[in-house]
Amino acid sequence: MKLSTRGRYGLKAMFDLAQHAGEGPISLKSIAERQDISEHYLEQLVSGLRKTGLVKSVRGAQGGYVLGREPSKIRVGDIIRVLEGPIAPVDCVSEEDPECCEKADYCVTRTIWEKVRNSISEVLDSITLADMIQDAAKKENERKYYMYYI
Amino acid sequence: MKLSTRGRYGLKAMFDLAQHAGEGPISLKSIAERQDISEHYLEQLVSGLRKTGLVKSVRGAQGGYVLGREPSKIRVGDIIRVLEGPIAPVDCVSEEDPECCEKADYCVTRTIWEKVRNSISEVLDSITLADMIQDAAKKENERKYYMYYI
DNA sequence: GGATATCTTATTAAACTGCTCGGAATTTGT
DNA sequence: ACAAATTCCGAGCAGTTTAATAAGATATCC
Repeated sequence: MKLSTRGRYGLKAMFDLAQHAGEGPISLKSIAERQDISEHYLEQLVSGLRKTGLVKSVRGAQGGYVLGREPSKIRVGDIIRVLEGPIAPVDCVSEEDPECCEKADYCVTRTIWEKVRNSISEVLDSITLADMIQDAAKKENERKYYMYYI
Repeated sequence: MKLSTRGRYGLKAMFDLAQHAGEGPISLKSIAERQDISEHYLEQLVSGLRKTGLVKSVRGAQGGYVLGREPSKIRVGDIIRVLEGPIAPVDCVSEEDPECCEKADYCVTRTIWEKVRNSISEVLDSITLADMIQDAAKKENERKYYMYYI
């Protein structure tokens, strides 16, 4: 039940883009440095994000990437689905075209995996990049407050 | 974010044992046949379940396995943790000895994975083998009711 | 034209998955 | 005592996936 680096790195990259929203195109190189990810590997991940419109690219010198829409309109679930595929602890409860066995109708374990899938989707779809930015600001504030009392 | 066959097969096997609770030791061979799993492979999975006390073994002819405690006292989460390891979408939020990076304190993506982990644990720990038996009986009843009206 | 980027495809080493195989140890029934 | 049934244990292995790396083509700015 592990997420691969695709989802992890991809979300970090998207969060990085959200933090720099409005600053023009952000190069993969700078993202890779800040988030400590291989630039070439990141290219592959971002390729998928571009094809689904979650980011837009600007080619050439001073080029880079910008978010495809407002941070508040991009859910973490949107990103994870692009990078990791449809959310599904097992294939027979996949969000899209599930490959079911013939026992699916009365399979008791299957209903469990459905519940797991739903709870994961619910969490990931309840958080947007805007929420993450807000959360980061809050954490930063708490840190400052803590420092003040030392 | 996929479960391996270890967790899937293991849960099926435990459910099978629960369905035959009170009938004495159940052989792996019969479980493997009913659940359509390789017997040798199942051996490996059950080995872990035995070591943690979720099942007890009876060696020799007419031997087999029985549940280590009442079905109502065995949660799905207990089984999955034995077979798949601690629940954690990423290592830094593992239920036991998480391997954190130095940014863990203020990492925004980490809090997301924590929420995912908690929601998964909550689902898996809210369902016991007894619940599954009850669910199966309910499904069977519905099927009969449906047949009656045809 | 040169520097800076994004794109695209191919290759790869290592790890993981899902088994299979062989055999030892233990118990039951004849 | 012996055969059959069964759990136990460890090794091996083919295929897939992961996480990169590499090399170059293409586009844009200055």
